[in-house]
Order: sequence, then C-alpha cells, then structure tokens
Amino acid sequence: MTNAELAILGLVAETPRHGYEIEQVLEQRNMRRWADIGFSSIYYLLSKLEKKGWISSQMQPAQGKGPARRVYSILPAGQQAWYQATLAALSGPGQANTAFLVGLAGLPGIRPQDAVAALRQYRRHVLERIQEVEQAWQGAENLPAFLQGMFEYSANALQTELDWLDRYIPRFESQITEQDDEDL
Amino acid sequence: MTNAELAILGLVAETPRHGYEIEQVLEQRNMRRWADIGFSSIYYLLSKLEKKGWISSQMQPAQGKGPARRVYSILPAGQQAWYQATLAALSGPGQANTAFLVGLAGLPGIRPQDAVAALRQYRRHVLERIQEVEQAWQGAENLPAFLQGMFEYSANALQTELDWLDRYIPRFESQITEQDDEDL
DNA sequence: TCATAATACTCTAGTGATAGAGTACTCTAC
DNA sequence: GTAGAGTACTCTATCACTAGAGTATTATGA
Repeated sequence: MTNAELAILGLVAETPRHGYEIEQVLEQRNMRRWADIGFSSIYYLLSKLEKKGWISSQMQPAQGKGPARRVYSILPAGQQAWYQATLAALSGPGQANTAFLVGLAGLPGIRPQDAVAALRQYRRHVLERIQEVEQAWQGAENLPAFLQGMFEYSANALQTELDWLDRYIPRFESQITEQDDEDL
Repeated sequence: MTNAELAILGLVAETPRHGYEIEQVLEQRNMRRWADIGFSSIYYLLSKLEKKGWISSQMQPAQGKGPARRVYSILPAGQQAWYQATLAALSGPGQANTAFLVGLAGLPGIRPQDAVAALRQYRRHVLERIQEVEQAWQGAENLPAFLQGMFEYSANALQTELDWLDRYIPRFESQITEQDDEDL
C-alpha cells in the first residue's frame, strides 16, 4: 500500500467521509507534506480502495449547501488492512530524505561555490520548517501524546540536519580556499 | 526530474555507460536504498533521457565477454540539466521518512501494545542501519570529503531517530499501564 | 432574480513506472 | 563440442498517477 492510500484509508477509518471532505482534511492537517496526494487523485484512490473491498460508499442526498455526495465508510477488511499497514509503517525501516542523498552523491561534480550556495539555501529551508513545526507545536495546547511525539520527531530530525549543515558547510568552504591556493 | 532519473543521469555523466553496467553500479554503491530503480526501469529511463536529448547512445560491438552493448554518453544539455537538478536536490526542501509519519498519524487507532512492539521493531531496523553505515564508513579509508559528509549525514539522522525512540517508547509503555489501571 | 461563491464530483487523455518473460550472444570448463 | 554461467538487453501487458477541463447543485447577497 502506498503512503497516499494508507493516509486516505486512515481518514475513512476515523469516520465516514466524502471525497471533498478528505481534500479539506488533508489541507487542514497539513498532510500534503508527507502523504503526497493531488486533488484529482483522491477520487481515483477512493474508487481503488472500494474495488479492493476495503471501503464501501453510499450516496447521501444534498443537505445544507452543495449537491449530493458519495460518502465512504470503512469495511472490516479495510480496517484490518489499515491496521496492518500502519504497524508496518511504524516498524520501518524507513529512509530519510532520499532526494538530498541523490544530491550529495553528485557533489564531486559540482563547483564548490555552487555547492556551498545550495547547502546554505537548504539550511534556510530547514530553519523555516523548524519555525513552522514550533509554531504548530505551541499553537496546539493539550496535545494528545501521539501528536507530541510527531512534533518532537520532526523537530529533532530538523535540528540534526541543521547541526550537520553547520559543521559541514565550513568544511566545504575551506575546500574552496584550498582550491584557490592550488590555483596560485 | 525524479530521483531515479537524476541518479542515472549522474552515472552517465561520470563516464559513458551501458544499461547493464548501470545496474551493477547501482548494486555496488548500494544506491537502490535511496534511488529506487527496478531492473526493468533502467532501460526505460535511459531511453526517456535520450528522447529528452540529454544523453546519446552508440552501439559498441561485442568485446571480451557478452554481446554487443548500447553505450550512453552525456550531452551538453544533459550535463546542464544534471547540474541544475543536483543543486536543486541539495538546496531542498526535503522531507524525512514520510512513511513513518503516516504511521505516526495513525497511532491513535492502534492498540498501545501493538504500537510499542512496532516501534521496538523500528528501533531494531535503525540499529541495523547504524551498523551498516559504520561498517561502510570504516571499510572505506581515505574517503573524499563529500563521502565523509554522506556517512555523517546518515549516521546523525539515524542516531537522532534512536534517541527519539528511546525517549518515546517508555512514554507509550506507561500509557499501557495507565490503561490497565483504568481497566481495574 | 440573478450573478457569484462554494460545494462536490466526473471524465479524458496522457505520462510514468514496473514485473516478468523472452532473446541472443560469448566465454569457460569439462 | 556442448552445457552452463554470465552478459546485455527487448518487449508486452499492466498498473499507477495526475493535470486540467467540465458538470451540476445549492446558498448568499445585491
């Protein structure tokens, strides 16, 4: 099961939901960052999950504003699949930031000046993300324990990246100087 | 450009290579872990890169063992694309271990005992990975600076996860006890 | 009452990726 | 001289995903 499928299955398992609502929840909870799901994929994924027999749907006539909607509910098989897949995701093994590793693998072919500039840019992104996480953290009082854990996990990971960058960027800068020395 | 494309483009940029050779290099350098490329995708990706005008190919008659091979070389446009994409990958922003975050998001629906078992399993995976990285680190003497950096990056990230797990698992265990108390 | 905004999908066409089976050639060892 | 291992693809069928345009319904305010 992909991240996207598991995320949507999880939302339907929480409570019966229709597609448009899922779109909104993804937005509210800032889930797009990790479950990467485009708008048009939601309906595609819902029908896929239904075909698998994990969720079932029912039309609900128009009520309040907007037209009728198709509401999806979890089925026992879906509940089981969700449970197993969530445990699997929690038991790993995972891999951090593969895009950045691909970049690192290419470093020998990059001019040191450019590399340093890119890493500084990366550092700025990390700082931004740290602020985002801390704001969200402080904004939410009386968090359930698991959410505390998620914030801590992200905050720790980001801080570690920041530390690494602060040790590594100067080393790379000194390489530039050495090169200049050789050029003399 | 996807991770997979960038990784292969990078290998061709290093030196002209044929498909089967790329397969072997991916294996040797343990690149499958982050650039996730199946065997059958290599030829597909190579022809895709060629269509884009980033690499060109030439048949090389059989020499030594094995039949004739199609050797791919980087073109100027490909060199540029590789350079830009590598800088982009280095300047982020990246995202750590999304699968694990999806798992964490599902925690409220998981029985604490199961969650603790899964997290312990995850901890075991992290330990294994730490050992792998440290072995590879010690195995390679006189590393170029950039490789040092990659090892450090991975090692730091893994150590941070381990620390988090060691703080977080006990908290979760105490929740189990509280629940037991309530059950009385 | 009529335009606008918001709700809630639906459809099509296209790209991307992969498994797995099949083909063919060359060297080595017996 | 031939069986087997290793080299090096090639092809087909299928699944996965996404952008973007289109459709239809209801509430709201001027």
